[in-house]
Amino acid sequence: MSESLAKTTQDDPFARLNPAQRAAVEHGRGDPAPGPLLVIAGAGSGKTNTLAHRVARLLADGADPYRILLLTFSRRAAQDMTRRAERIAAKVLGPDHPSVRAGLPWAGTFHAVGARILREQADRIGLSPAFTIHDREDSADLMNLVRHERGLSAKETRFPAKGTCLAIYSRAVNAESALEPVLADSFPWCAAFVEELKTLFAAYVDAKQAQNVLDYDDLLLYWARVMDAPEVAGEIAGQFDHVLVDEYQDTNRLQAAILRGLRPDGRGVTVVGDDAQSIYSFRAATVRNILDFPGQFDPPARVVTLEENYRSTQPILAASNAVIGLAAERFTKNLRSERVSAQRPLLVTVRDEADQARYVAERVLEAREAGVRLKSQAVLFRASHHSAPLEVELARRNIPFVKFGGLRFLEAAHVKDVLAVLRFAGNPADRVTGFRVLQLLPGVGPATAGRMLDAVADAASLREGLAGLRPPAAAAQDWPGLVELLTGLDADGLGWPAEIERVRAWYEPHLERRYDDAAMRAGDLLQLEQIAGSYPGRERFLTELTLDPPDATSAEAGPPLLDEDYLILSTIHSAKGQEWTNVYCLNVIDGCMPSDLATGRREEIEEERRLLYVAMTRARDSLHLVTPQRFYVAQQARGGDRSVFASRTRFIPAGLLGLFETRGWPAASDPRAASRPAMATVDIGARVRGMWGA
DNA sequence: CGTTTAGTCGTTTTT
DNA sequence: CGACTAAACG
Repeated sequence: MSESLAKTTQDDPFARLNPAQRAAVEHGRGDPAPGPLLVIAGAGSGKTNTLAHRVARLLADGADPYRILLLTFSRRAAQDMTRRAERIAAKVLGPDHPSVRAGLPWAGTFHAVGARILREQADRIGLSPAFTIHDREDSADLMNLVRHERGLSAKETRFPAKGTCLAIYSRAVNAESALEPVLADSFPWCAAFVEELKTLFAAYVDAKQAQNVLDYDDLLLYWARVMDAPEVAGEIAGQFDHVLVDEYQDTNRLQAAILRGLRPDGRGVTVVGDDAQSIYSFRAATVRNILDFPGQFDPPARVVTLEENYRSTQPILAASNAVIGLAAERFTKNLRSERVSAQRPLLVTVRDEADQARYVAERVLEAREAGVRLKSQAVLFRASHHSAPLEVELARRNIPFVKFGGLRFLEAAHVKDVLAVLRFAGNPADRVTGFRVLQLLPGVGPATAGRMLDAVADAASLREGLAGLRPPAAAAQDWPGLVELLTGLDADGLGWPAEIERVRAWYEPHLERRYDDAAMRAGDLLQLEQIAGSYPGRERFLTELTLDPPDATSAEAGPPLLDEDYLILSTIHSAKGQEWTNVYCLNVIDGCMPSDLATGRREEIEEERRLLYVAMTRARDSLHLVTPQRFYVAQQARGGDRSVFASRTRFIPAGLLGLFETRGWPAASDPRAASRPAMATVDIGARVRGMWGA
């Protein structure tokens, strides 16, 4: 009897949940259309686990996995959730049950799911299913083309730069706001250009439509507008019984509108998030989404709050709570931990960034000696380039590391070139990619490329258009090769990934002509080709690569790295949702945290405070906040000695110091405090590029 | 005239 | 290091 009870407990994956988690998992159980549910899940409160259990519960109770929509903030989060839910469901249903084997076919980011739905519905909503997706740089380039056509590039006017124009446009779209308030709120120095910006944006939209191109914002915007059209909306909404949204505090108004369109009465909706961890308002995310969620419905949504922290030790949590406790607004919960420890988080003062790097490297090695794998340790920082001195130090000591965020290899010019050829071949109307491709030829610059594209646009097909062109003399030799490549890519039925292989082969000589470090870059392209091989076809490859660029650790990016141990370097933004045994946080000084670029408005500063909170709550056992006293402003302008005296972040005022153990390093007794070893020089550029396999 | 190249500038966070 | 500008070059 007691044996069978023990067995049940052990086999029942739901038995280990605490009461609040169980409430979230079991909410509406048995009801085919349960009412809306909001789960406020504090840092480390088992949020992912709870959501995975809820999905598994739905599957175990007979829900159809094809009718569950799971919206996450990254592909990695989607995969993680899918894997966990499968494992839990497998325990209940058995590993071979169809609902387990199906996985979660509709798990992904808002943008990726939007792209898929729009492609499926393309014919019905006046889109060509062959549309291509522009990443931010492409979008900025197109904005720039339109800006020039509109004559808005005259120098005296000091019209905002392309990136700024795109940022303004993007914010207006994502916040569902008119232009004027956006300018007044976020871009006051551009307020004088309202009318010009309006005509520019109208022209930008026209250009995108004429070229059969969608940008990131369009994936949400078109999806939201489709949900306003009853004829199609009903069908899309009818595809799903359950809609679950993770990290809801980081969604914007447009995403909230999509969710409302999918489930107007909130039936079957679960959203999960933490208002204290909202860190994406620069992307127009608004914490109002999560705060106003319950009241949208009648009766209001049920709210379940998870306040038990299973991750961090009590002293780490106490310090984190104190930091967020100074926020201007009160948050919806207080976190508790039962993990006792005598060790308070460390607040370490070092001389400069070089010492900061040495300090971290030494602590990391020390911890590894004590049995903490490198993979269980992470170094977090506000901006991608903050890790540069550390990367030098790690390279010098042969400590392997992988960096998240920042340096994206898709942004490298040579990678973009190859992708542009593939995209242009698939969508000749896409001027941005065409522009790029044509200018690869010697003797072809913006003016020639523009004229050629006009001719191609007027022709019946790409083949005919190209045939009618006469290239400039300097390009004569390379011209036939390009024409053959572009027209043959589809016609020759090469299949995938032979197509990209052909593009790479064609590109090789151009690569050597254009870059000194061609060998290094050729390695990247081989890497790209390997990644391409793991996708079923060109379209899927291009779409998914744009929406979910491989970050440093994704399986495709570097299989050989997978068994090895390596330290994690990550921006705080990219660290969202993760946890490590030891966490080191760099540059916890005013100017970096908060970034001095974000000290304009009060809300910006509050977001920076939450950013520090997110960083601190990633730590399980050990947390080091490092504050260099000297911080070099510009990067070395020849032996550059320009530094500023930095002070501890304003988010940890004197009153909070008791919650930390403060320390100087090196200690006065340490011989290193007096004389420092000479620094070896290292070609860090080469080693960083080497990460990509060259 | 348009392309190429040399020099200067600054550089958050991301789908 | 890469993006943008100004001036040289073809």
